Amino acid sequence: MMRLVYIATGDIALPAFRHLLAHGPRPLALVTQPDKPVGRHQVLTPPQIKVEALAAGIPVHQPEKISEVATELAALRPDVLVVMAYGQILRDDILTLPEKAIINLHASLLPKYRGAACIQAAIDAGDSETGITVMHVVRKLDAGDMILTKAIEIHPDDTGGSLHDRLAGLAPAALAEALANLADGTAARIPQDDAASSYISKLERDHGRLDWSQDAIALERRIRAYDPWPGTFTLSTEDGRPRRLKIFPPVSVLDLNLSPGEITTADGQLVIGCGSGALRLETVQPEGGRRMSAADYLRGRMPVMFDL
RNA sequence: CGCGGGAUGGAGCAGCCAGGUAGCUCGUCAGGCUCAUAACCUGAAGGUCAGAGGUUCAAAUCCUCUUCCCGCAA
Repeated sequence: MMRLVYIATGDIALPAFRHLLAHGPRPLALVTQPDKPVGRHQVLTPPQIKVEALAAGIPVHQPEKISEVATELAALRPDVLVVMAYGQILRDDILTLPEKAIINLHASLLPKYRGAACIQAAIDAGDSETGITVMHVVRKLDAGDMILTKAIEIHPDDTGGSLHDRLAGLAPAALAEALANLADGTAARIPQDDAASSYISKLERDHGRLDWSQDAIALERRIRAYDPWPGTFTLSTEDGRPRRLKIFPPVSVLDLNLSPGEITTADGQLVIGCGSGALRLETVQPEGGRRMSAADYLRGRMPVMFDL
């Protein structure tokens, strides 16, 4: 049986991890990020994968820097390191550690969308498909030779969240196949075309601010792509100070001519003009308030314009 | 004690700063108009103004405390 160590933090890595627990090879250890304070009350919260590993009796390491546990990992004499949504750059001391290979499951069809926000990027770009790539880990981020890819269709109503879950569900099969290929020596080694590559940097909350001078079609995609993280919002001025208004999918693209940021509320609908076309919003959340329907939002308010 | 917004009939809000009759847009119910309607007209029900204490002749409104919701930040 292959000796394997799993290195992961994000929930996208859960299905593949559970698959290993159920069907093997059983991970010798899990390396994951330290518990982080989460939410308004800063409650120290462990990654879900840590919880499940402990429940299954798998040893868990949570170093600030993974190099701190390089020696302990080496002592396990792993054949393979499997990395997925871990959140730290791996250096040579880790890359050279396994006997056979260190592989990464990445949620895009490489070489497109190397980096962190690859799922959102595929929806945002309007791609019709994305997938999971299993590749070797090298020093350069997400640039190693590919072993295999599994593609899935992106649905017109997919959000970052729904696509995340479907890609997570795709990972167990991709991992199992790659491990089998590595074990019997049939694993492919497909170099990435660096010229066709693109890099997506990490998303911050402020990246979700919508620019109403963009096309309605692009904005609709962004609203889906960024749900639930980092979310999208616009600013409206109330009481002389800017307020956030979060915007949630679904939104509908309309063929209407309005100025960018201009609001029309005919028939109780909330419609915003864009650079080209317009968007009808269904669900919003004003700063300080709960999430509500656009119709509820309009009752008792008279928004005129959203800031560009 | 990180910063800030909020709690007012079923929904969303105004009223608070300069205390004195509970208001708006909807929804609900009843009736009317109409071939008909989610449209229009008339009427009605529905609120201990988050909770507790304080000031006052009088508190949704001013003061103190508590609970809950939310946006940031991390």
